Amino acid sequence: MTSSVRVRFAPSPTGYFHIGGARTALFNWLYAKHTQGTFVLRIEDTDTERNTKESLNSLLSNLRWLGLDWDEGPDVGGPYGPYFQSERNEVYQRYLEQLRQAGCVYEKEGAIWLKVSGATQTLDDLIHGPVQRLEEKDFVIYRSNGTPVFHFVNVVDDIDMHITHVIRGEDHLSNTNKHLELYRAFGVTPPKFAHIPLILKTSGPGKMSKRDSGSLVEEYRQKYFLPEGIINYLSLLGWSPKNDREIMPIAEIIAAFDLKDVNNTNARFDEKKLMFINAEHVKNLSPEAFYQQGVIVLKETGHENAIHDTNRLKAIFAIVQEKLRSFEELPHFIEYFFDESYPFEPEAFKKIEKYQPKQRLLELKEKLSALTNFSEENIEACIHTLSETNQIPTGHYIHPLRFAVSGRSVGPSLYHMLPILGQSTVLARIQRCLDTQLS
RNA sequence: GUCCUGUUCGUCUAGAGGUUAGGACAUCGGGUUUUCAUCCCGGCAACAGGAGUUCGAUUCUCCUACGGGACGCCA
Repeated sequence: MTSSVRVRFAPSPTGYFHIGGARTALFNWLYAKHTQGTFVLRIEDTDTERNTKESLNSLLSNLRWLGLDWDEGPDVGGPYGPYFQSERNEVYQRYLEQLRQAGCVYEKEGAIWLKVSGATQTLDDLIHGPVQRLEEKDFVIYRSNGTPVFHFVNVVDDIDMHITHVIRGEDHLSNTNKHLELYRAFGVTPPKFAHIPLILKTSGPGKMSKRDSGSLVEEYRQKYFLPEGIINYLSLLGWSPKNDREIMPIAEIIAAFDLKDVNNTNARFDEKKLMFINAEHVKNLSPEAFYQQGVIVLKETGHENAIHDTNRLKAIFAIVQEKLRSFEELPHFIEYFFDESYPFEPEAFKKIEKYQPKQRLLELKEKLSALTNFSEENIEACIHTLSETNQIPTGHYIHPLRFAVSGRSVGPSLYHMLPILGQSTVLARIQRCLDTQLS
């Protein structure tokens, strides 16, 4: 760490990790990386009724999956731990005692209340500018059951952990006055605040919530989205590098990110754009990275039979990468390379009927079987010759042939996929098509 | 209801006191004499409304409308 910036992400593990939380974590992480500061993860688990172990595991796991690693927090420790609020009671008692000594609190109906100043507080928000508001009523900081409430622990921990910048959702903007009252009571200069705009539902009113479809990080992980794609999309919700750049590697985002460029308007979540950005990242993957991920996806989706021949698989990936939008599509997209009993799709058949497919395939079968070197160039030359000799467009050969060898109307470049399948397989597939579809 | 906050194409955004208001997604159309979910080209599409300041405002100020948030012994 070469700067004194200390930021924190302070989630409450009460459900699955959602996009809004991921975006808040991301902005904190980006700012820490950009300033070479420290990113602290603090778990706000004081609500024993709603916190669950599963939620915590999901949170940590998905944060790591996204690559949002923390410098201090659960599992990694740090100088200001513990990082679970449920384990910090002594700290809170100590700070409460301080307020007692200062005469800032009183007890009423078993709970402990903070006396507010009665003065208008001005918050100099890094994103919204000066915000003035009066906190007029005293509020509870310790419940009658002896446990501290959010506002209190949040401020105490930020003080105790030396947080310099509080980057959180705009839904906390109104809470900040309570926090400012607490800082005043403690006699501590507040950190800088940056309230980032909220993410709204794709359609309809209100902010995005865990209940909305597409709102859980877990969903994208299960669909094999690339973490860097999600990070890239999320970074563009409320922030912009202001140079028309959109598809960026994470290093570029870190270098460009700054709180002063975060805007103050809520953004609507757009899954289509997320898809697009993910697809761009899939295309930009190195062959090695694509292979690694491809193998994982094939294994997890029950296609172990596809991964045995590494060289063949790499050849298939090479002609398929540019066509894929997400790894979720991979297994289905390449299935027929590994299965001689692939189905012939009726919709695909409809598209080739007009080309007199039986005749075309018989011609192709004869010419292709005569090739001594089943190369992409020779296949292409062969089809062109056929086309010229019979005065028939090449498409009339290509479409039925693709249908015959894959059962589909779409797929990777035909000239490139045939050599991978191999001459005998291609001829056998043409024959099967002739026998079962065109007899 | 009270308080806070915001308002550029359908969506994410750039922008400047005087611009043909730019880019991207989506969408529509065309092309790549091989499909397309790739690639290329093109079209459609925005400064919420009203006052004020100003030679001039979409850009600054105010009001209205609309949006979002907060008002718990939840976080």
